[in-house]
Amino acid sequence: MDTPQKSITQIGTPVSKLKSEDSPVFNYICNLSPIKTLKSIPIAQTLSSLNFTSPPSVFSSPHAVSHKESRFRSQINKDVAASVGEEVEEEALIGNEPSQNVKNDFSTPKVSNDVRGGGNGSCEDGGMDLLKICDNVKKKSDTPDWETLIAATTELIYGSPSESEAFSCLLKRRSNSGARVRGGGGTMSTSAPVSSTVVGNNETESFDANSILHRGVRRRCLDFEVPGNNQQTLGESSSSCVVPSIGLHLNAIAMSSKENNNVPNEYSLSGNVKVGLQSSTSPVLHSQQDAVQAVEEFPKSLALVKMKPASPKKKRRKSEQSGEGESSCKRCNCKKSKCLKLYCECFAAGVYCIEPCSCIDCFNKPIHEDVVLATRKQIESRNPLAFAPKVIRNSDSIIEVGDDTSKTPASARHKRGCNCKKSNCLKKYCECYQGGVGCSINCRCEGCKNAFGRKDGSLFEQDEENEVSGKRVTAKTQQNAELFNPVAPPSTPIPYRQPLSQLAISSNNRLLPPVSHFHHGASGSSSSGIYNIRKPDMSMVSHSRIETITEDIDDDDDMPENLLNHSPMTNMKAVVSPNSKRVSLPHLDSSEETPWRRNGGRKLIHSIPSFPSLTPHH
DNA sequence: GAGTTTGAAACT
DNA sequence: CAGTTTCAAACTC
Repeated sequence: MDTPQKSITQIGTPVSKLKSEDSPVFNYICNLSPIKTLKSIPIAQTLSSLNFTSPPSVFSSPHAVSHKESRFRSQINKDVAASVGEEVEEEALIGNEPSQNVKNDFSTPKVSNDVRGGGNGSCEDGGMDLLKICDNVKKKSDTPDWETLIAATTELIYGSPSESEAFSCLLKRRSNSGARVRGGGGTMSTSAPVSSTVVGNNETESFDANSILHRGVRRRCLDFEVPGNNQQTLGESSSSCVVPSIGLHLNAIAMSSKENNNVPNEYSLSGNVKVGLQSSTSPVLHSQQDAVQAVEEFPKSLALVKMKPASPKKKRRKSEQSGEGESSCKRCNCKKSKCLKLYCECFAAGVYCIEPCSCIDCFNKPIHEDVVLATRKQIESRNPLAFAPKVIRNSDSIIEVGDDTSKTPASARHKRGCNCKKSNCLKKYCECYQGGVGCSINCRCEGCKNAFGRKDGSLFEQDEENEVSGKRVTAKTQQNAELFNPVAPPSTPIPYRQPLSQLAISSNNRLLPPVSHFHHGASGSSSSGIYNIRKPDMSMVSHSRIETITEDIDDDDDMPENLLNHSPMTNMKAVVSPNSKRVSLPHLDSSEETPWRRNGGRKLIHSIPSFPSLTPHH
């Protein structure tokens, strides 16, 4: 397992060549290694923290993540404090000594410029911290080539000028405007008092602690785990949009914001920025990832405009058509499940149902928090991965082959695979297709024609459509694909919006590489938990990006850090069958026909404890 | 908008 | 673990 230092070195080395080495920002950035850092997080601790049933434990012992972050924060404190001053210092403290800093962190209104939405659970995400810091540095240090530095750094991160450009632009824009994205109420607007950093002034200490903790371990479902804490303010979320992957994240935000501010919840994203940049309960920048993701999400978010469709269906479709895919608001129409089963998209996504939902007898609301948590726990006990992202990504596939980024995203696969019989995996009935990924050997589908990649490993070919199982796969179907991913031509389905989190799966599949990891956002399916462990607050941010970056940085890992380091599944990468699109479990790798597969991929999950479960594993 | 189809989730 | 039922999304008309 890589040590944080290693990652730092990796990232920092190249950057160190820059002339701006002495820049606080430079140092700060160089030392940022969110990805690596997170990887090293002991799973046990992570799981522990995830245990929503036992919030106390969480507070009692800050997990590794906290430490990691602490380190990170420390660095910030050291390197940036000088330039940024107390403003940064406070943030640095967050990770260091949660218990001690809780008060300082949230109870002290004095902090200015703090991007943190923390207390009120604003939607801001950590990414803003970096921006903010940079901003501050720029102001105070007057570094002439600040922008250059940023550009260089971001390029490093992104791996390409074009990618980094977006980031740089964002930074510039921010610095130029001088505006601070603040959390107040999760709005991106600067309407909130700039000086208010901690929105959660009124928050209880426990909440603060929790917030801190969350900063260290960000997961989508995190909010669930701390009933009574930051959720104390739970109320019906006024917000309407929740990115799937963020899970209760936003809900938490809503709750928090409710208590702390009157700022309208706007996860509703009237602007992309809101989504991408503020969608987090934790304002603290955890890493470059955050920043990167924030940037990445930026464009995507644009599309995310809160709307109140007349009906759930319309809303849903609208979002889908807009290309938002699952990254758009979750809403359900549950009638019998009380929104307490995985049938419910909201519940499955780890988010509370909100106004736009048309569910009946819904229990998936803050007021029924206990029920929700209990149910979640139960479900997780049955299937630890129940709330895990359905699509996993293969880092191996990340290796791009050529410039064709429009090809099938072999890099991602549905964790369990589908079982389609009639849809030919060409409709959203198919989870693989829905997730924007190709089918794999994990799938038991019949007549697979998945436009994102067929089970047999063949790439999608329009000409072949007609041949599949004699079923009529017509242009209409093709249209479906387009609808799914407006951005990509039917013939070249891109996992443009893959499920937020995707586990890396080794794949030899020829479908592999084409996809540029920098492109997709994660609109995919719901994500859950573990991914958020890394950056729960980045809810609206694309996890894909994070993973991608991670992969780029560290070739050692095929798996998302969370899984990689936190679970037995870590070995999955090594378990790749020749055909291998299939994700094998660590201990199952020896056999091709894993239980997982035999079961249709359902029950096998039980044997995969690795996935950070919200449920206490004691 | 109502009804149908589909396949995941849940149950037996 | 396989088969069946339930469920709600996806889809069609």
